[in-house]
Amino acid sequence: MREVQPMIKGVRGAPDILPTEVGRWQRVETESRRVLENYGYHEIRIPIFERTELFVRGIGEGSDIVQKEMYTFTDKGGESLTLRPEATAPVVRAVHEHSLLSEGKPVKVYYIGPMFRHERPQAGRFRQFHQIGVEAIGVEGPRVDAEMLALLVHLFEEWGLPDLELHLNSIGDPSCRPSYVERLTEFLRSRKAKLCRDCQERLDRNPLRVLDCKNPGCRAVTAHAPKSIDFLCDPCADHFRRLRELLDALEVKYELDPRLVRGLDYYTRTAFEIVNPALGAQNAVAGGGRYDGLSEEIAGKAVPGIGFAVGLERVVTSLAGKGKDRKTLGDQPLEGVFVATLGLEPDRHGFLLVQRLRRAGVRTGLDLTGEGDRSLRSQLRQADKERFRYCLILGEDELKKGEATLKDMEGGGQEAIPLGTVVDHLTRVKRGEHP
RNA sequence: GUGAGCGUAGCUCAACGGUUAGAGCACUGGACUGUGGCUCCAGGGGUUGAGGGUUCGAAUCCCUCCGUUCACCCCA
Repeated sequence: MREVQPMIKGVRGAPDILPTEVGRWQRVETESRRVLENYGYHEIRIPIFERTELFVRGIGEGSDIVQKEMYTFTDKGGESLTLRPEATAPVVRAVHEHSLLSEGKPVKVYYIGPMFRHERPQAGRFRQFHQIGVEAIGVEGPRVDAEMLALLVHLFEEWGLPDLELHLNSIGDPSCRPSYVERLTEFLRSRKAKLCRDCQERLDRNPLRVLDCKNPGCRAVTAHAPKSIDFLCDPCADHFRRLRELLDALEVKYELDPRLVRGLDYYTRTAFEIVNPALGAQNAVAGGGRYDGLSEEIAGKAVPGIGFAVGLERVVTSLAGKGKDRKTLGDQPLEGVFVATLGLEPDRHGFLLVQRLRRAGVRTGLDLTGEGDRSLRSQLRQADKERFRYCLILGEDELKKGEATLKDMEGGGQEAIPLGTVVDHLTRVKRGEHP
């Protein structure tokens, strides 16, 4: 006797997006594409895996992503490859590899696709997740920053999420950040006893991280900690001041957030996040900033850049709480025709008729479980459930007379029409020429 | 990687340690042998996550594993 095979299940943290929910995803994606193109961004498609070295150098050796979250494997040639945990480094790589900057600056691109991080899943966090990301590479001035933030806010408005918070900060650059970090460390060290155990460790490893600790005790301490924007060097301070002027002029609303930090070394100056406080522990729906040091790291050329990434799962769950996004089957408009057949002979005709209707561009349904031997009742029920506007009934009676019965599923009325005119009739209905 | 909660039908959930593990929704059929939505009736569907233990008897108590959820960590 053969043993029953156990069911093969999906991989942890890699959820399926089912047909019932995929409509919302498609809506977000198409709306995004339109807005992004209006701002002068073009899509770029990069591989979902890269040489491991790209991420190690790009994201930083010491980062959590590189240290413990990458899906890394050795391919048959012995080379170490990694499923992309983020796409900024690959995009910067591609921009340099294909010399796109020679076509003019900045290079403005966006991408939509899956990312992979080996983390423990929880609300809003997955091992395979999806991002829409935007990068503008090659220009240093604050206008790019302002345009990008206006775009980011615009996207959220377009999706129907206008109330989320935009947090903004400037974390300086290599010429001024070290002295700030020094002052911050000094400040925290004198209050070390009041910090949580994690933060006491962070104090040595990455003092900036203490600022965004959730522990109430730590927050009380850091509430009066020195702020990075008070320690910016002149060029950084000027950049930030001009950015804020531009944002005010554009009427982009934001909140200055001195706790907002980016852990990685290549981040410079502008840092920002979109937060949905209703979301739970993982409440950053989008995040980004300037990375003027990144190109140097992965291509050996100092080229400024700025970008952000939006977490699509987090956008979609933010949307799910909103009534206006409800797109249940029942709200969908009635459209097309269901061909119901009664008997083997009518079913043969019906099967061919369905194909002709579909080729003519009409949304058409039929029963696939039988061959005209299913009850009319159940076929009508299927037509109703699948939201067809009409049901074309083809039985022995009709076939003998060379007709078909066209039933209006909305009003309930029905009429006999000659079989030969069915396709023509329904394409005219579709074009709105005929009720 | 750490901690806590939860695993019963496709889904949402019942069942004081005690007959054959139930209900609603969904699905299929019928009432209406060729007319949907509403109503009523019937039917199919379960290794109670898996394995072990305690007991006369376990969905229920204990242990291990697995899965899942939330949180820490970190981030989209």
